[in-house]
Amino acid sequence: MSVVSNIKKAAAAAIKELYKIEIDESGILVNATKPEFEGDYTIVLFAFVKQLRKSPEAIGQELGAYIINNNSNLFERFNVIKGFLNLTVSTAYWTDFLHQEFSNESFGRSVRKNKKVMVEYSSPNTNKPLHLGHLRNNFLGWSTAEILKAAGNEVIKTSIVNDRGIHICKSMIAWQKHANGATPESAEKKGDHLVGDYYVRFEEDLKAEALAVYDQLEGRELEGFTKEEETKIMTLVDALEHAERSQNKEKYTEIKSELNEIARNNTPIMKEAKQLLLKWEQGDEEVLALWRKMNSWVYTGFDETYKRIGSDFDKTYYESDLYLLGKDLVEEGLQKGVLIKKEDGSVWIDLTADGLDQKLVLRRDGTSVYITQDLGLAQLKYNDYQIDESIYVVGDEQNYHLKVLKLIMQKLGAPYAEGIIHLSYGMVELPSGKMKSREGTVVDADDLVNTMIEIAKEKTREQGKTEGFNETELLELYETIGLGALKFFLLRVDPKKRMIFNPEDSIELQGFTGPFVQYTHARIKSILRKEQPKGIPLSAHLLPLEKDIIIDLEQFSAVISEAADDYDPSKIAMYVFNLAKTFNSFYTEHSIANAETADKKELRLQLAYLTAHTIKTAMSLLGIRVPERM
RNA sequence: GGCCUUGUAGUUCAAUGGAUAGAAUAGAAGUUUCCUAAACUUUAGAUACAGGUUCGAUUCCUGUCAAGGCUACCA
Repeated sequence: MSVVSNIKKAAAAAIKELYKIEIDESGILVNATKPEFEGDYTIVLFAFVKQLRKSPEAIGQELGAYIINNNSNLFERFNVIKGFLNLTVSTAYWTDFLHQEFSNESFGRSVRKNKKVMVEYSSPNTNKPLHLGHLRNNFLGWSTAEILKAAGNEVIKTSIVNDRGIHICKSMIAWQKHANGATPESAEKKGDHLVGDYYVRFEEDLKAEALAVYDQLEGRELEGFTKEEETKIMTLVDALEHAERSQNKEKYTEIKSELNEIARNNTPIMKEAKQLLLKWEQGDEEVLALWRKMNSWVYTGFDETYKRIGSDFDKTYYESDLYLLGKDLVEEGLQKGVLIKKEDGSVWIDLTADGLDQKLVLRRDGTSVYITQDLGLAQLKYNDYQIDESIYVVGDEQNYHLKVLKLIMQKLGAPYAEGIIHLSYGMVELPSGKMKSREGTVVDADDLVNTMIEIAKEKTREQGKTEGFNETELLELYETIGLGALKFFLLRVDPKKRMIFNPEDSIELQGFTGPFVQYTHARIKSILRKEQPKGIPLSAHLLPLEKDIIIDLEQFSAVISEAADDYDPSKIAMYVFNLAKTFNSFYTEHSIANAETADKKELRLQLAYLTAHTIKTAMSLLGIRVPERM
């Protein structure tokens, strides 16, 4: 049990004994003592004042004395300042802890059995390569899964591949028109990039055609439109002209973009793409063959990227297999009266009582929409694995969608509804603004990874500390450092906040970065290569800098639990950075190899040993490797 | 319009309602005959604004301002 929980337990017991009042341990606030006061941990007393009808000072003295007397193995001294009871943990406790744990291979990991959890992440579209946003998603999902494992959960990593839909058809059309049969081999290009090129090509063609159609709309040349569409367009054009005359700029842009959307949807090339999708759904062999071919190119490309960034999955679902799912759930919902069927045959759910709108769950022609599939998929996941929790690592733009999904499931009374959790993360933006694949302002994942590795290489060469490395070892080191910097950068901030990625500043190898932590590890290893701790018991004497490290180390397990409870890898990143910093301060001040006495040397070797191991474990939870030398 | 996020040093990020708001980076000043200076030490610098709740508010509530997202019979 951790020191902090021991303190809470001791305080609760003391209050019960002294005042005959039961206080829940979770209501006791224990903080690290501020450096300007004496002590290791502090109990905040104000919360008890009202209930106990005593001054904070009196409570502190009584509580402190009782706790010390009844836990003499754990605490040495106490003092009370204002409303704060500062406790000093006994040195013997710290040294015993270190001696017991320093060689524990699974230090920090929880042994108890917990829940069965599925983490869904990555979930790419197969019409373009992965970009920076996918990287955040992948790192976050992978790391959260590993953290959950370390906290004692059984975890299934899964990815939903969006391999079907209009976006794929776009790439297919452009490839047919322009590629002259090009393949990844003939073009000497990764398959996902090749397919992505044709997606961009499609958008270019579409843009050009849309311009012409837009002019027609504005000129009210409306051949080929239905009466209904015609009326709508006429109304819009009227409104547009009105907005222009009255110089209502905002309204003008709004209507213009609406008309533009209509224009895009009515271009010949867009109609071709829709036609292709229809053929796909009808099972047209020729279309399916092209679809399979292009998708397989993309998968090969993705696999390469995943392998490089260290992402993996236990189970992959393909949307083409499950886009028809969910209809039976809709039927069930209708029977239960949770869903409503309108006269035109479309099915809706009314969420106005929950502060949301009405939401369509089935089209009037009986076909699925996005949410229908997701209902079906949620059911499928449960059927396949009987999971307690299903975590969706999905961008915050889909907050509404995920909220609706959970609500519908709750209303349907699905046993797994409460376990649906949206791990929502903010978009990654560039200093110039949002990334848009339509406009080609995306940071490509493969490019970025290559750049990071290149920078790591330059920096490492500058440092000139790699004597004796062979070519393979060098390449591995560059990858370890480059990817470490990138992953750490993307994981060190609170997932739910959107972040700005500045290609220049972000690629930093000093300070609060992966390489800083990696460097600390390499330094320790360099010492341990020459000498290992013997494992003999330690005498109870600690310098402040030595104690600081042990205090940090002791918190590792609690930090893992906290990160798991919050689904927040940034907690691990901050922890491991802090640990490295604490160790570095110690390292420059005191010598390990030339310690004052043999006892001191043994203590410091055990300290170094456990620190290195903890750094390695914590970084592995972030998906970051640590080098033996750098 | 409605709903949801987010506003903290020049910049990028911390801080379960608790002591003098922490880091990193950029700035200034230092540390290398001694285990790796990708390090360490010192220094200066911030809670958008206005109210409220209370012993105490960056944190909770209300309003204002600012940034972003969602509000498709697209996925």
